[in-house]
Amino acid sequence: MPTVHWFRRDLRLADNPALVAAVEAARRADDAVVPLFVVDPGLWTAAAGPRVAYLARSLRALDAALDGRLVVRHGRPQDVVPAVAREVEAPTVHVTAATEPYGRRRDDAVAQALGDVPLVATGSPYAVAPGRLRTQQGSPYEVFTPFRRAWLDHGWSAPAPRPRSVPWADVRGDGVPDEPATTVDLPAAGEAAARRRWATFVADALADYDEDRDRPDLDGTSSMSVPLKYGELHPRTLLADLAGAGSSASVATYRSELAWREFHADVLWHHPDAARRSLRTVVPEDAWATGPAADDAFAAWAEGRTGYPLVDAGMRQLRAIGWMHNRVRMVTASFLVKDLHQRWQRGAEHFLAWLVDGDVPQNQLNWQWVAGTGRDAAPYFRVFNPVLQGRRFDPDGTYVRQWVPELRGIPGGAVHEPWKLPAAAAPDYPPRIVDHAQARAAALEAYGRR
DNA sequence: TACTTTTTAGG
DNA sequence: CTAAAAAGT
Repeated sequence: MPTVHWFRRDLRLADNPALVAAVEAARRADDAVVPLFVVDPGLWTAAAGPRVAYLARSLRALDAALDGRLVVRHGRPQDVVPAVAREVEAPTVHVTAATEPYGRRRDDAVAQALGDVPLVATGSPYAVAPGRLRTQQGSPYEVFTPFRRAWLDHGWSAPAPRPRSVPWADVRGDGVPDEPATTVDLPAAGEAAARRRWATFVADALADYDEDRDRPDLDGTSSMSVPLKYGELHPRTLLADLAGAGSSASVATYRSELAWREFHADVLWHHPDAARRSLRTVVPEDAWATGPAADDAFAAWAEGRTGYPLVDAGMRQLRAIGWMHNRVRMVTASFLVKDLHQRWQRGAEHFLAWLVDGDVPQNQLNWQWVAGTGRDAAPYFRVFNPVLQGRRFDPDGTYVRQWVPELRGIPGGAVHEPWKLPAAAAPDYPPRIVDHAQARAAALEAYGRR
């Protein structure tokens, strides 16, 4: 009687406690493990975006690591998981615990449909499970810094060993679905590729992370958002490697970035509606721009033709490779909310549609942070100046020229203010759609009468 | 994880 | 007068 391991947000074999539990149960029963992946209906549609294309690639890599035995079935989990369990007469089904509230409800439905077969949820996609940490008063953490302190004090378990010589069951599936067409140039997918990228980062860039992570013109970040989103790597693995990398400022900063990720998961766990609604109202509803002019401005932002080089470079990088440097995500998001006066939800939706690492907790709560609507957010009056940010973090203009071909003829940091140059310098680059100083003043005025 | 304006220190 | 620090948005 083989046990079932249901892969969900854990497309990996290493450091996977739920898989370890499934393998142990199978060994006790002297039987095999069924590696199951459920394709939700509606995921592979005509509108499938770069995330689904990447998921298909990652599934293909997982299938290869399993010698072609990955069992992919289409349908709702509450239908598919019990069907497979009945088919192979599994005594238990193992899965990594859900984190989002909607995930927990789905698990309830699966557990109920399984009847007598237990659904064993082991571990979490996070180093510390969302909802675990509480203040001394027993309330959820609302502020990052005390959360991080508690998170560091709490600690986490060591990486789980990768199961060796697993007897994978030979069960027929529907096969890994075809990769939907996408214009996005996707990164290499799969657990092995993620491990290689991480090892390269630790060896080459971690020492300078504190200094270089805000520089979109350098390869100073780890690009782990994608593997973390799909569970190709577990944050515990990264934390264990960081512990072995000393105690420099760079290591502490990287660990702190992981803490932000866990904080956002924790906040969403406690406030499920934060995925859609502002946690705080900072400006009156009637202050947001709406109508055809706002729609035009949004399109200019989304397509990277605002006339602000750093904003346009970021938005074009997003469309080209499904990823944007974090510093530029903050600048472009600030521009939509505080220069174009549009609700963060609209921008978050666009990011989710294009980002390969698009993750509801991270995307929505980082947008709330920029918009100033989060619990522990940047104050609304903290407005990013796209020119100053460009001069500071892309001093030679390399990043802008990489993504905005119309500006390639302008050398150095002057590329951040093309309007100060003769019109012939960049004839094809669009003029500014708003004046930043005026737009900023208008945003602060709206904030003042909230 | 901003930026601008005002105030103050220092030569 | 300049630059740094502080205050305010």
